[in-house]
Amino acid sequence: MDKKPVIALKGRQQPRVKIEDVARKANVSPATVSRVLNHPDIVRPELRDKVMRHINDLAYTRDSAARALKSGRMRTVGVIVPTLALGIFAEGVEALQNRLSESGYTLFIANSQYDQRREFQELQSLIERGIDGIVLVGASHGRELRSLIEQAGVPVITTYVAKAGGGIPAIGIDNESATREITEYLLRLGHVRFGAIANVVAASNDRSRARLEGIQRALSDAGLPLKPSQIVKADYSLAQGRSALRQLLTDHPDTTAVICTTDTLAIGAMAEARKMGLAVPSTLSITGFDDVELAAQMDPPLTTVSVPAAEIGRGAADYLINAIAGSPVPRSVVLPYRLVMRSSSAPPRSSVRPARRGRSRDH
Amino acid sequence: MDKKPVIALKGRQQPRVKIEDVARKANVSPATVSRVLNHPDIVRPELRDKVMRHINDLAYTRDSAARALKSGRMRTVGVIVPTLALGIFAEGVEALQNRLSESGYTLFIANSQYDQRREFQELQSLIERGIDGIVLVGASHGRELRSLIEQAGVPVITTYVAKAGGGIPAIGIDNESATREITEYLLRLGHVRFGAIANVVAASNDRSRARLEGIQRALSDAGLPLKPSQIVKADYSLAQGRSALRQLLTDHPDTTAVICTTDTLAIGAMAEARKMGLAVPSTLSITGFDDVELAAQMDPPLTTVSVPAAEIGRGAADYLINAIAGSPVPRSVVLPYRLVMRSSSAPPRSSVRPARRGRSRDH
DNA sequence: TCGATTTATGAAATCGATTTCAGACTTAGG
DNA sequence: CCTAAGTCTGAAATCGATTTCATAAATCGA
Repeated sequence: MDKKPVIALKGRQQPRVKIEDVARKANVSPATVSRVLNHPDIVRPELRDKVMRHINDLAYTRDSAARALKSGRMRTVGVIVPTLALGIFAEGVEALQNRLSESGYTLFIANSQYDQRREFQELQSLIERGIDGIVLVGASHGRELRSLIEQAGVPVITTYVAKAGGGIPAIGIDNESATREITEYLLRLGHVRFGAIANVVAASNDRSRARLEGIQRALSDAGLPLKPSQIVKADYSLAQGRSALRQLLTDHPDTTAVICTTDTLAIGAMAEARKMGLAVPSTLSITGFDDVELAAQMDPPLTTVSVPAAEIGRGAADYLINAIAGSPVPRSVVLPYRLVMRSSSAPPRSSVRPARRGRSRDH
Repeated sequence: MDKKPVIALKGRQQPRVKIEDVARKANVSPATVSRVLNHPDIVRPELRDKVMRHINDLAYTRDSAARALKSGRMRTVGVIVPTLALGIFAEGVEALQNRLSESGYTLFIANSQYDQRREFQELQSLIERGIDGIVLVGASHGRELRSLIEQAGVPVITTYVAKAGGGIPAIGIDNESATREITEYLLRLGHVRFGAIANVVAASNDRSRARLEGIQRALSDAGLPLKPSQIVKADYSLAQGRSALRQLLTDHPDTTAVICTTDTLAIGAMAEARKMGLAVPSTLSITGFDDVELAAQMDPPLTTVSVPAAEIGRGAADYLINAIAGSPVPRSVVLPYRLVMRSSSAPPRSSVRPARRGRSRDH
């Protein structure tokens, strides 16, 4: 921690330029300056231009605290994600911020590390900051949190899920249905011995839980319910994907298809399969979820589910902007996911092809 | 875009509880309530407890706009990153937010998409919001932006670089020195025919430019200056890494070592090398920069430079917290990077080992 | 040309919390 | 028992922009 010579910060800022200063310079009242900024159309053009010149000359910017105090609106939205380390959340936040920025909103960001207590605290802090709207991730939030939101009377939307409890609107995909489809696809290919790797360790990760349920349901429906030992629970990391695959194949060496609830786990599993000398997909089919950038570049490219993160972010922004303005808003928006069949999945080596059905694509 | 029935948002929030309401309930003056909240120690304990009870009963939270207006401090910091899609920035932002949150600060986030104009606009918007401090990335910022900062009198710190112009303090690593070291390491292994893949398309990406310069300088010093055709300029993406490698090997089929300015490009290059049937590292050595999670899991694992993103984020937070408080702060902090030698790099197939030198490790 | 409208501007109240200043009350000392 | 010092508390000013209300100027019709 190589520290260069320590200095004290130079003199504090000069007194801020106030609306009154501009008014005096321009020989008008503060009210007029305010009008020039907020309702330019009701000020005589020549006067407006004059005032504008002085505003620029003095590099005046209004004090948003004073503004917020008077108007009751902060023009600020907050988002709390579990973590930014996941590209899928980072992408959503980026899209959210871009859309908000276009509408003059600024975005507060916080992360919960999948911890509901932390999520609650961060939300509390954001609400104290007077945010006009809030974006959450997922459907599992404590009662406490919901009543805090209700009490504050702030519009909320929850993201990455198709529906949330407690009358909270949602925008996202139907995670369970997506894994159900991908599982059915593998069944159609002829697989009968499955394994699942799911990051369901964090209590608040309802997305992954829904994904796991989709797998289980599809297999139960097919008369091939998963035994507990066929499900390896993991945290979120590549390394865990590796060890999970190893464990799975130790317990069930004859597995032909492994369904992972995230691409990261799937990529870890593929790395481990390679190391173990198992050919993907001829010996082992592996699927992921999220369609991260790398998925398409793997060797073989990874079969996965593409999540429209940017659309989710934009949609959340639009929802809040409307809700804040008092416009009517949809209760929930279910976005289509996309099954991306690549070559990490194939029929098992020597399978008797079952009765075929057609299709499978967009949801 | 499957829309559910549209509804209007329920009745707007009940009138906010004010400090005066609490005061009335507790039979004290607003001043006392304020003191209970801000200087609890100067209020008689029993009275303080009584007021506290009423504060809780009414679930009073102070209006931060009013508070900020009077006190002139928002307890808010802003950060502008080029993009959140890069794990390295997401990680830094996350660490930044965590540290700020511990100190009662809230974080505004914005992204510039590597566009200086956008960066300026976002900064302007943040300054209007009254932020107490600002975190930027990299050293290339327009004069305009610097004077805006100066005028606003807001403490700034720039990140991921070792030094920034214009008296702006920095916290980060010496990018040029890092690639110089990695190039020298490849030279010591015996390589003489080099190629570089650099994401220097975005005008404001000074990090990558510094990295490229490090490569060039090391090779010039070794008497092997790169010809323009040995440098492929790319954008930031895996696919570009692939096509860049293909182009490089078309022009210079005898290349034995390819140095990339980011892991993403290197991973793309490795994927392409595999596809072209080139063995890494025996035929071709490839190196990256950033040490993303995947780097260690590649086959073969990628030689790269590890950037302490979390430390940078934390350090930036600490810097601003101190600067805002008026405490003395270091002008700049250079953090150590770490060369991570993995097996994507090795001596060229049939090289005459040159005179050996020792070491190479931490900076 | 004069009154009736319309339009543009300014004076002043307002948003809610903080803090200075002064006064009320308590305690200690003589 | 009375004054002096010390503690607490309340009244009121303040932060800076917005907006209502009123007034002055401009426009129009008769």
